[in-house]
Amino acid sequence: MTGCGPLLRAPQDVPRPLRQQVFEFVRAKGHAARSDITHALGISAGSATTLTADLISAGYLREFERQPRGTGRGRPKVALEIVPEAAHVIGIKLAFNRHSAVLVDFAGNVVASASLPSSEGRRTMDQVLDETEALVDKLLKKSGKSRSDVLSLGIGMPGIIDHATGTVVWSSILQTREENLRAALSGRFDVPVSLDNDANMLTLAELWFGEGRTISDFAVVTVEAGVGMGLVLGSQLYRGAHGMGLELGHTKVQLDGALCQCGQRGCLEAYIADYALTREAGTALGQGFDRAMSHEEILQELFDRARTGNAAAETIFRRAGRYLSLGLSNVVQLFDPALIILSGERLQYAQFYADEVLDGMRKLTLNEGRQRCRVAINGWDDLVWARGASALALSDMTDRLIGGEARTP
Amino acid sequence: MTGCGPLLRAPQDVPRPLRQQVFEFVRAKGHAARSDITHALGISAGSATTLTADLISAGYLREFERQPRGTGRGRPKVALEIVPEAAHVIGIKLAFNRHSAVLVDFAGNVVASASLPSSEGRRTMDQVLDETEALVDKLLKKSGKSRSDVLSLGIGMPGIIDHATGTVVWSSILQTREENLRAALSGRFDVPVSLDNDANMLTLAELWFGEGRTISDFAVVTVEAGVGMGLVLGSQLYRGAHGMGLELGHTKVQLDGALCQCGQRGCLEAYIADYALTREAGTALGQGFDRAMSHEEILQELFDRARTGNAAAETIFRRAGRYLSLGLSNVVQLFDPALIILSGERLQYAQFYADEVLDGMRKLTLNEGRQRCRVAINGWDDLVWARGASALALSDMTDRLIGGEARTP
DNA sequence: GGATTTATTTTGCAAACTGAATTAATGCGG
DNA sequence: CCGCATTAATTCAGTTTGCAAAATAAATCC
Repeated sequence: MTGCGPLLRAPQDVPRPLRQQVFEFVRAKGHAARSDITHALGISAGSATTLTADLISAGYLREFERQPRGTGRGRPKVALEIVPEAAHVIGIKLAFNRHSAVLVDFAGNVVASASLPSSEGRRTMDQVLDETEALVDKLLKKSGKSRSDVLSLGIGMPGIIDHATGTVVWSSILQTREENLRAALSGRFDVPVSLDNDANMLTLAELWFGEGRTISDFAVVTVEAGVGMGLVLGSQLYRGAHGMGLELGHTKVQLDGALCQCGQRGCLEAYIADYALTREAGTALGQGFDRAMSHEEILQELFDRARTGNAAAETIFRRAGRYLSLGLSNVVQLFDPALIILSGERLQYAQFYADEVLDGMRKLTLNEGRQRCRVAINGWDDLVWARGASALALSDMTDRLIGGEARTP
Repeated sequence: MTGCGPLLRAPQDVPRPLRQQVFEFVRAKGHAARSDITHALGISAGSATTLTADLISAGYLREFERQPRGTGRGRPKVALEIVPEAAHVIGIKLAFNRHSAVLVDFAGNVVASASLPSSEGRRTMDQVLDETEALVDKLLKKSGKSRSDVLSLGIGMPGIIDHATGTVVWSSILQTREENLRAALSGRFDVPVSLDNDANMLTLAELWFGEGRTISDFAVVTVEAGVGMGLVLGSQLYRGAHGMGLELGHTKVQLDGALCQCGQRGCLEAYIADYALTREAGTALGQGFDRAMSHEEILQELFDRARTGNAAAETIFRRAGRYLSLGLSNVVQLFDPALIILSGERLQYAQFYADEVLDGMRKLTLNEGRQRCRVAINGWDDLVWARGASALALSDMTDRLIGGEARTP
């Protein structure tokens, strides 16, 4: 017998310092009194006093004037809050033809935002670095901050990104492969940089700022040019064993099915992505169809026609909807999440058949069990992605500042 | 601003006691010296001495005679080991027509095993309880132990099981629904009982005794009468938000596809489960086909024919293989596990086309990233399930005995 | 104004660990 | 066979961490 049981240390066995837990609790709540901390974290009142005093003297927390007091007797609580000015981070989303960024304070408030059109298509590393730098400078100018105010950078971009190493294995906006963008950016800005793919950014945005905040297990599905997915398990972003993204778009929904851009057949994406819809646009649009139009224009045209009763156009969207239902039902069946959040630009076209998609999904899911999986459709605001990236930077900075040895100076 | 960041406490913020970590480390390693503990757990040598002394005096650990010593100078380590006799648990697998059980000691060694044919099909709660009791008694008699030696019971069975509450929502071997089998069994045997579905048992077996021990993220796929899946994420069994099983068998591989037993169309199971294969057996077998044969007999016959060159029979297996590839590729695409373990009785038929299945899976998976997902095919030994159940009981008992307040008496 | 109630701070105190010094057990080189 | 180097384990004094309980503070209720 050589023993039994898992041989790796479970993550729970390396606990986060209480100090950091207190800080994160206050940040999550917005305001929290010491007694709230006591109850929520299960620590004694004395410890709450000590820990908060420590954080206050370090300049990370401060007392917030007496709480409004509605009901209740007894001494009123004194709410604490994050000192927003204590630190700032930037979250950036790099995209096909436009980059966007937010400057966020220590409490997670957006202080300023900016965006910049960029060169299109695949560019060199230097271009990416230059574009990022230009965007950051614009953002800083707008907010009146300087580079030295920024303590961490979070970046999201399309492609296959290895978060752990900061490597861009492959990206639709980069000419070269296997580039260590994190190291390069970190060098340019002289701050720590975190990198991840865009679907994970959106997922983080939901976990930090959206509906996902109160849910421990949920999935985010994005329908954009491609179909992406992010997963939160146990209140943490799940990154898979190899740290690459989760490719819902390339799960197969049909053996030997439609040809996908990736070269394989039957991918979900081959049925619901832009090019899958526009592929059939010629047939549906007839003379209204112009080969010179961009994917987006064609889509818009198709959508308008569908809405005004063009049966052929409608059936294109309807089929895409059915396949989306199928893809979602597979996610439910495999993960049993409490919630699926649908997001992404293309969902605007889905709005008029959204009910059908959800219905279809439910019909394709076993519901022997009790609760069904809830589905939410979220507005896709371009800043959301950058905010997600800021969450990445924020948590990185928190670990460093509060979690690290850094004590009261 | 109402704060940002997840509002739920992450599981890591409720750490396991060091004492328990030490114990589990020794159990995982089989033998470990105090200095090994020091390094692995990152604690000081002094703590290792104290903690182990505590566990030794409580009767859970003991010194194992000097380690064989290969190389090295210096004072030799003194290996520690679990005291196997300190406690015993039973793991049970309830199945369609035969139940099996193992008696396991504190170190995870199988002390005795037993199995008992059972009534077939759906039975009443009382029948299940009686059958379980008979099996336990047989096992105890065989091992010379008494009921009071058993400190915990782990049970795995097919169906939809809510682990958290111990409820059998639905099972193919139970007539009624929503039965709290855990409470009932706990009452009969007067020990804590843990309950889970059979795919999770198999997954636990891999995590505790098999290849999964050294891997933090992996999936186990079982092909039996149905297709099941279990998932380990972060070295822990993932149970989903609603605590029900993960239903790979009912993910859809084709829109409006073949009819499944569950009433829906296009389920993976409808292409690779027993009844999916036997459905076409008549055509393939011709006069060799007898309507009176059981599913298993038909399968065996089909398999023999396929192996001896019957093209029709072969194509049946081959198609099933292709769909299995597809299902597996979807798992890889969605989870990015480091390893997939294939198991289950029906995999014996897959052996002769296993390479094709793996090949197919690889062809259906994006491999832009680096490492591919490894796939292992594991022998399906009937006892494995019961051992998995014993792991459930073992970890429950460990939490209770070592993790609980229970100190040296 | 005093009783009551709730929040926070203060104050020992106990447990949990660490680090350094010490003791223990062994191989190696002469 | 005897030190010496080397690694393992124990001891013990000292920190750190966090708790419990008492003390203090600030409000409401009557």
